[in-house]
Amino acid sequence: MARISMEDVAERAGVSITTVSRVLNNTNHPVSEKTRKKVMKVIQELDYKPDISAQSLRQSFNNIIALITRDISDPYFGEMARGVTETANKYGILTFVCNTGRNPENEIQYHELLWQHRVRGIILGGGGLNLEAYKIKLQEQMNRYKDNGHKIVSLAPQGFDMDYVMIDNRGTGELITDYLIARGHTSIAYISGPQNTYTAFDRLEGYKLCLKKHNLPYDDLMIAYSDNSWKGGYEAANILLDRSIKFTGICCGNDNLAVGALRAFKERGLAVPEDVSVISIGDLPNANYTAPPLTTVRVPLYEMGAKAVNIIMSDDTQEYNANIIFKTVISERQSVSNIK
Amino acid sequence: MARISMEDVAERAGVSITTVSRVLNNTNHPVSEKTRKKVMKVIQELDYKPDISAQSLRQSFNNIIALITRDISDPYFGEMARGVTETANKYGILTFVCNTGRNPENEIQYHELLWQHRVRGIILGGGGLNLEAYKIKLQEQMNRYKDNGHKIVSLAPQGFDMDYVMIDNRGTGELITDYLIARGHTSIAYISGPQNTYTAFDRLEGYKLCLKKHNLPYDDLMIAYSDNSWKGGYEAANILLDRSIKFTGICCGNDNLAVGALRAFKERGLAVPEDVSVISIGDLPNANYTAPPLTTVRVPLYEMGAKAVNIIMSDDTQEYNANIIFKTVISERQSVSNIK
DNA sequence: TTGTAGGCGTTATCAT
DNA sequence: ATGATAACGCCTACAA
Repeated sequence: MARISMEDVAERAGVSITTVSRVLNNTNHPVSEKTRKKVMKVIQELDYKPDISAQSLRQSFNNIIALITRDISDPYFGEMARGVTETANKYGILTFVCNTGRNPENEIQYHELLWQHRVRGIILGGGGLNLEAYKIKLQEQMNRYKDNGHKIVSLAPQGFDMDYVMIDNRGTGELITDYLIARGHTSIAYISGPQNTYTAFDRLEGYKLCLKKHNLPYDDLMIAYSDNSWKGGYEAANILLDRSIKFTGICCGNDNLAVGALRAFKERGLAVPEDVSVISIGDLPNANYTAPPLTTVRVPLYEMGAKAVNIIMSDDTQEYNANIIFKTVISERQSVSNIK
Repeated sequence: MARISMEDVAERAGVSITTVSRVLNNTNHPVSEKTRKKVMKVIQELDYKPDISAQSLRQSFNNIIALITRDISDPYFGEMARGVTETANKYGILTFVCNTGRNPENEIQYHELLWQHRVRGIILGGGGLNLEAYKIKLQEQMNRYKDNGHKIVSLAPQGFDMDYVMIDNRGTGELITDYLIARGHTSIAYISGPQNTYTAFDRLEGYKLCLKKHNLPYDDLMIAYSDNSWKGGYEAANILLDRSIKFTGICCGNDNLAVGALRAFKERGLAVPEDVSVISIGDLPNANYTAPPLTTVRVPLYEMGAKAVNIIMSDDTQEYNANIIFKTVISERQSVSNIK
C-alpha cells in the first residue's frame, strides 16, 4: 500500500491533475458537477490525502504551529498546551511542542528549526527573560518571522513590544495581596519566582504596590525567591521560617510554590489557615486537592492558549494586532483565614 | 530578509547547487577543501538553513515525530512528553504533540494527519482501548505506517502485537498489593482506572492475582472504578466508604486517583496512614508534596519517552524489534503503615 | 572534482 | 470546463 498522489487519482478518474487539485481545493475555477463527483469518488476509493510537505513547499506556509514551553511536565504549561493543541486540532493543524527545559539557548535553537519548518505561527508560552543577549537574539527571530508573514503570539510578558494574550500580572499580584489585607492580615510574606522573568517580577511588583497603597511597611526579609517548582516553594518557605520575621499570611507567585510551602508549614507544625494563610496564582487543576484546598487566582491558561491559536489562524489583521488581557478572579477555597 | 535557498548560496559562492548540497550533507562524493571552505563561508554569511518541506518531499520521510497523548495537562503525559521532546531535540527533530482528550475518534483523525505529514515515527502515549472497532481501525493505520517504513512505538499495552517500551503493569499491580500485605494488611480495597483500557485492566489483574497468591478473599465490593483523574479518585473513594465494607489499605491504579482519595479520607476524618494506608502507581513529581507524602511506584515515564525516541531514530532493526520492559520500584514515603 | 538534469507532489498561470 | 506546464527547494543519478 504505497503512497498515492494526485496523479494516481487523476489517472483513475480520467482527468488531469489540475482538475483534481481544483475539486480538492474548491477553487473558484469552474468544474462540472459530473467530473467533480467522479473525482470525489476516486478520492474516496483510493483514500487519497494530499501530501503536506509538497503543499507547504509550493505555498510558503505550513499548517503547523509551534508552542514553546519551559517545562511541559509542569501542569501550568500542560494546561496551556491542552488549549493550544485541542484548538489547533479543530482547524486541522498540528502543533510542535518545543520544550526548552528553561534553557534560553534551547529556545533560540528551536526558533532556527521552526524557521526551517516554515511554521505558520508560534506561541511563546513562557514569560521573557530579562537577559540582554537573549532578548536581542529573540527579537531578531521575531522580526524575521514577521517579515515573512508568520504570526507570533506571546502568553506572557516578553519585555518588548509584541502581540500577546495574557493576564495582568502586576494587577494579579495586587489582587492576592489585597485579598489577605482585606481579611485583616498586615504581615504578609511573599514567595516569588525568578526575578529575571517578567512574569514573576510583575507579580511581585503588584504585591509591593499594594502594600504601599495600604500604607503597610515593605520588608525585604519578607520576600524569598526561588524557581517555580514545588521544591523551590518548599525551600523558600523554610528560608522564610528561619528568618527572624513573623507573618500571618503569605502570597505565592504561583501554585507550585504554594504546594511546596504547604508542606513546609505542615512539617513545622503550622496549621493552614489557622496559623498562616496561603494564597497563590494559577488555580491549576490540583489546587482543589491540596490540604487544605488552595485559595488561588484562576489563570485561564486553556482559554489563553485557544485564543492564541485563533489569532494565528485568523486573517483579520485587526484582531491579530489587538493585545488581549484576560481577567483573573480568585477561586476561594480554604487556605485563607480571617483574622481580627 | 526573504528566505534564501541553495541557489542563492551557490550563486554567491560561484559553484553549482549540487556542490552546495554535497558540502551540506557531507556526502562521500569528493569536494575539494577549497570549495568546501568557500561554500561553508557563504552559508554562514547568508545564514542559510535548508528548507525542511523540500527535504522531506524529496526524501520520503521527515524529521518529525509525533506523540499521542490523552491529556497533556495530566502530569503523567507531561512527564512522558518531556522525555520525548527533549530527546527528540537532541537529534534536532521536532515533536507533534497530539492530544486526543480521550476521544478515540480524535486519535484516528490524528493518524490521518500524521500520515499526510509523513512523520518519521509515532509514539503512542496512552494505553489501548478495548473497543473492537477502534482497535481494528488503529491496527490498519499502524500497518500502513509500517509498510512505508515509519516506526511506531507504544508506551502502554495496546491489545495487539507491536513494538513497545513499557512497564509490567500486571506485575506492578501485584507489587503494590504485595507491599500492603507484607505490612499486615488483609483487607485491601482498590481504585481502578477505566476497565476498557488495558493499562488499568492489567494493574487490577495484578491485584487479584496477588490476593489469590496469598489466599486472601477477593470481593467485588472492594473495587471502585473511575477515570484517571483527581476527581475520579475522590469520588471512587467516597463510593467505597459508603459501602458496607472495611479496609485498612487501598491500592490506587495511579497517583491521581490516590490524590483524590487522600482528600476524601481527610474529609471523612480518616487519617492516612494511621486509619488507612494508601499506595499507588506513578510517582509523579508531586507525590512528594501530598499530605502525607505518597508511597508509590516510580514509573520512569521520562526514560520511557526518551527510549522510544532513540528506537525511532535508530537504524538498528534489531533494537527496534526488541520489546522493552522497564523495571518498577516502590518509592517509600509516608502513606503506608505497618499493622500487626 | 565539478556540474546538469530529473523528479518528489503540489498549486497556479496560462493556454485551449 | 479542462489541461499542459512551470515553479517551490532539495537530492541524486549520471555526465563531463
